[in-house]
Amino acid sequence: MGRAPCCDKASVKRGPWSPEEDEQLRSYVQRHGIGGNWIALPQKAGLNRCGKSCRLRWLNYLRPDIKHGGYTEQEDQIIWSLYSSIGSRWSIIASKLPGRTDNDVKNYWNTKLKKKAMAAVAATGSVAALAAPATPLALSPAASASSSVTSSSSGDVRFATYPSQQQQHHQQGLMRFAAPQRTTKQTELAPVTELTQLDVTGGGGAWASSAAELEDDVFLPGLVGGGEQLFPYGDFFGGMMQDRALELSACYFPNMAEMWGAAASDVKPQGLCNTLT
DNA sequence: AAACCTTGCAACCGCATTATT
DNA sequence: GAATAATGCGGTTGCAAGGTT
Repeated sequence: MGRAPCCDKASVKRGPWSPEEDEQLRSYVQRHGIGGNWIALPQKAGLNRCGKSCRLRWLNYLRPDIKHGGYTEQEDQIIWSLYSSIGSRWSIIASKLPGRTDNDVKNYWNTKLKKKAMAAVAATGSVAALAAPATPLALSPAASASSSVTSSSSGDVRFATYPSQQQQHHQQGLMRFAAPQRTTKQTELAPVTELTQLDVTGGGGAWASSAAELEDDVFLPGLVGGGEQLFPYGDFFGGMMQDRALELSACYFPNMAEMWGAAASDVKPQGLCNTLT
């Protein structure tokens, strides 16, 4: 089925927003709200913009509770741990960082945090420096109860060491079983009906479905490029993940089944562990 | 001083999902 | 239930600003 464009690209303004446009949009939304219809909003607000563009501008820039820049170490750790756990689900990750948008978190990861992780690896041969906070974090009892995370039987995620038949040595891997499918592009993914093993050495997105797809990720191959030299057993997803990132992930998603549910349905769980926020 | 390179980030694009008719 | 419209998301691009040669 074809799809009509959301607006006539030839007749609407594109590119950077002017301060006047920002003010127009801001004042309109503050007076009337978005009214549940972004497509109609530009006309009502007197803006010669695509509704989609207005929505993006509001959500990523004009919203009053937006924070820009100045990421804290804690935020770094949260992004890092959640990225390691659920991959590039930026909206979910951003939902755990008050005031941050998915676009902002994504940009921050791509431009800074990824390099920070690489630098940590280059300097120490490990990501432990990134994983270990300068000051201890106050984790909730739920977060500390990692045993409940690793022992649930369905909709679960865990990190483990397992033997690689191809390479004849142990690798750290992300295992996911009986979990809901990713909602986007799910036609590209085989249904997860049983224990699924993903080779982190190959690239390590939790959602990768093939070796070719794994190779697309430029971060993890670089990060794990040293193989066992850089990441002997338990150093990367084993050491860092089990000790810190998984704990952090568990804090934000104490019920891992809920996390997978959120990943699958885009329902953002509220009221989970807030001790890091 | 000019040219080139790198970085950061706003904005766009295409697709999947959800809601509505 | 099908068709269509609207929304949300993740990947990518374009460009300005700053840095380097």
